[in-house]
Amino acid sequence: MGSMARTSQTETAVLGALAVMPMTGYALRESIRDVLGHFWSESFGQIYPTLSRLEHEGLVERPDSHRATPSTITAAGLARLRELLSTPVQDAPPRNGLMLRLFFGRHLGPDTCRRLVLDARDGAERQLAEFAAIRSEMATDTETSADQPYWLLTISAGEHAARATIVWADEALAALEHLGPAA
Amino acid sequence: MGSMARTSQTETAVLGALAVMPMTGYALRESIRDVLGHFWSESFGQIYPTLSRLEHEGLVERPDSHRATPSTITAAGLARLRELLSTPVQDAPPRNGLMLRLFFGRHLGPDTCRRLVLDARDGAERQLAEFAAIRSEMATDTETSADQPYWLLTISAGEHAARATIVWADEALAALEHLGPAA
DNA sequence: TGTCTCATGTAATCCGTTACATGATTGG
DNA sequence: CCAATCATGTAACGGATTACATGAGACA
Repeated sequence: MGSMARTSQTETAVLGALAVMPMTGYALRESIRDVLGHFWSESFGQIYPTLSRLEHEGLVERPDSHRATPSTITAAGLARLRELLSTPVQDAPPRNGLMLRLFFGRHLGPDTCRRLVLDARDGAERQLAEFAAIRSEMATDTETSADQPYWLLTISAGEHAARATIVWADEALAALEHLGPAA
Repeated sequence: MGSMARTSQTETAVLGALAVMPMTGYALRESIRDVLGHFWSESFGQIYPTLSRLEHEGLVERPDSHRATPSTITAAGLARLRELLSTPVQDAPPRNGLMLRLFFGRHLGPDTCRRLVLDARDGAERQLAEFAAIRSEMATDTETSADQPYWLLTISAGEHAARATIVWADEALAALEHLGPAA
């Protein structure tokens, strides 16, 4: 088992999105932001080079290069996608700015910490609303794709996480009340 | 307002840790891994250069440089820490490898997806055990520091997130059962 | 005609990890 | 004395963002 982990996950995201439908690089970026936005992100600086590389390797095709033509995934591309998806999950090292601040919250004082927690709570609430919107959008969609059950899995994960954040935030706010105005 | 966001959060983590107690760079890395591990990480390649820079700016002091001496935070360092902590929270763009794979799970099949979800569930379970260990360790500690209430906030956040993952995983596993062995 | 959105790309840069090189201290 | 751990640093590299440059098409 030699070198089998050097692949960027950008490739996975791009191939996966193109497996849903052919798209231009621009549309790729938009749909990754709008659809995968709560758990993934890609920038133009990643997408375009990746796209040319994939085309060069015959994993995607663009009939009329240089023109604004959508790229289509090839059979080889689909095979590659399955390969990439089977790769062990690689998590980025954790870097949670909110928790970093709260951990050293003594130097910040309870009031500022409350503010931070409240902001996090608001964010989670907003996310829940977004998920609800996506769900209802999905429900009105007449055509049910074979992808749907899997997409729902990720939405559900987002909802659980957001609800957990809200519950935690309320507990945290209560705990911070007990600390008095300044440490 | 002008340029007020170019600071790496590494500085915050290092100053914050040194505000708890003086440490060598090596000990810094260990304690960041062990204590902040579930929401933060730093590598030697970040810590040592940061430490020299901080010393150069008079924010930390090391009495006997070049010797294995712990660095101590100065009054200026404490002021700087408060400043850094007040900085708006900057989240890294989301990149969740598990969700990426599940979203395109159709190409992977329900069985492999079940495996992924189960692994995530195990991870969450293991985290919960770690949190319990930390809590009991804290309880046996006779001296109660003023930091404790804030540290508990972050532990609680981790626990809520882990429990949410477990609940989600069980629902996801049930949903995946309904999909039959292969798509 | 002028502006907005769609579209493609490149270059500079930042942040951070990994691997490497080196050595002191400690305990068996 | 040898191995493991503690300790400090640097260099190479990689991945990703941001900003910049450019241009086509739509539409008002």
